Amino acid sequence: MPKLGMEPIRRQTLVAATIAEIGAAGSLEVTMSQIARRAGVSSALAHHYFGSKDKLFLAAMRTVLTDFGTEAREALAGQTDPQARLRAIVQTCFAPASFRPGVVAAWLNFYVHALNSDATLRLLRLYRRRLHSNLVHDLRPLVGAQAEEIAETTGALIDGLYIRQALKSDGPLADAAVRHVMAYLDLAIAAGSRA
Amino acid sequence: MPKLGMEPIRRQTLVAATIAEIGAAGSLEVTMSQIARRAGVSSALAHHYFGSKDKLFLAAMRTVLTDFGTEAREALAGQTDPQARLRAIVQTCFAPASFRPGVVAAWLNFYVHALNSDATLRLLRLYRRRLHSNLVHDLRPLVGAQAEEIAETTGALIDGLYIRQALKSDGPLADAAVRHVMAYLDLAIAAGSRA
DNA sequence: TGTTTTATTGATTGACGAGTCAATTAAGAA
DNA sequence: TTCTTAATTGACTCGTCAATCAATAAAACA
Repeated sequence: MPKLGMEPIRRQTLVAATIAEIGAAGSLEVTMSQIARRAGVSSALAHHYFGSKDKLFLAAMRTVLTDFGTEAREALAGQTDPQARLRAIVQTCFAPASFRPGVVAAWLNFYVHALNSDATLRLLRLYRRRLHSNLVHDLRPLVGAQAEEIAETTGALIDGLYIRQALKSDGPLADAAVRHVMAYLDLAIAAGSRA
Repeated sequence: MPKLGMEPIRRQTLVAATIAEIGAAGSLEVTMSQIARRAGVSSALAHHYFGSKDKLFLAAMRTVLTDFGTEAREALAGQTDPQARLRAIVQTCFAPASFRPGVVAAWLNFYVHALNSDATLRLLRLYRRRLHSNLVHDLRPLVGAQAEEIAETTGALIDGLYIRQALKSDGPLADAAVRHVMAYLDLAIAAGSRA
């Protein structure tokens, strides 16, 4: 019983189902059928709209990154004080929307998948560049030339906390993660402004 | 033409081939045949000695971790000054033997695989506990109660630098990685001893 | 010498899964 | 009403791959 204008709805549903399924499985080894079943459609339809599993995965990753970007932009809106902005960036990284077990697991799997897929790698680099330049932008007034180095370390630290979160059995430790990163930033900024 | 006492040799060869193949593929989606071919034997032999693909993967991971542990022990032998020991630990993490693209890729894939395999997860936790307690042991005399927290952050930072290394296109940036971690440790120790 | 044990493989099985396709349904256009 | 077009699926094809097995070859042993 075809209702018209289904395409965008189906795409969204399928992408959401993909993320959920990957998150639940903890692996990219999920079948189109599983994903389609979770989305409540046939596997043929998933192929119809996305063409291939790879393209569906790519769309899913794009969504994860876009969601994150949106959230970051909102958190930064209006903030002008560099320290406050830095805190907002870090908090966004560990905000519930992105820092749920399922999403983290999916994220991690995409991260590894970038070893094999140029398109995925490009997407990932894009996100990383954005985070990096945000950090540098707000670090510069505080520590000058050291901004690059500190941003680099901060980025790596955030990635590390993510990967650890994925393997944590107990609940989300977002607060602890934010504390770790902010503690590092405070140290680095104090040392940087003293110099 | 069976020569006796082949078992340990075949096991070693197959494990090495597994790591190499996973590293080259950047994924756990490698077939037993590929691995066996690289090892110069039939896939049936791989099954004969390891029973299943999962068990072979597990053995490979065990080897990666064991190699790392050995190297760490050697680097620490004789060192008594806490600062020097900390540096030795960090350097080991990024030493050529463990920090080659292939090995890092394999490591990363095992890391993610721990989401699905309890046995893998246990192995990983073991390694992590060891690194953590090594760090704490040498941080304690320098910063007292803050040792736990700093060790935690250091561990996450190392993981983050690993995951980033895996996706770096250019050559190994071991020196830069060591610098990042040591810079953080110097900051944290200075602040900790001041307190 | 014949028998057992270890090493080894080619061929086969059985399952599973991506992608294709022809067929069906209904909404809108002519 | 008739035609076109979007939505949707069940059934099918074609590969691939883990795992098994029966067979072979050569040590060691009796």
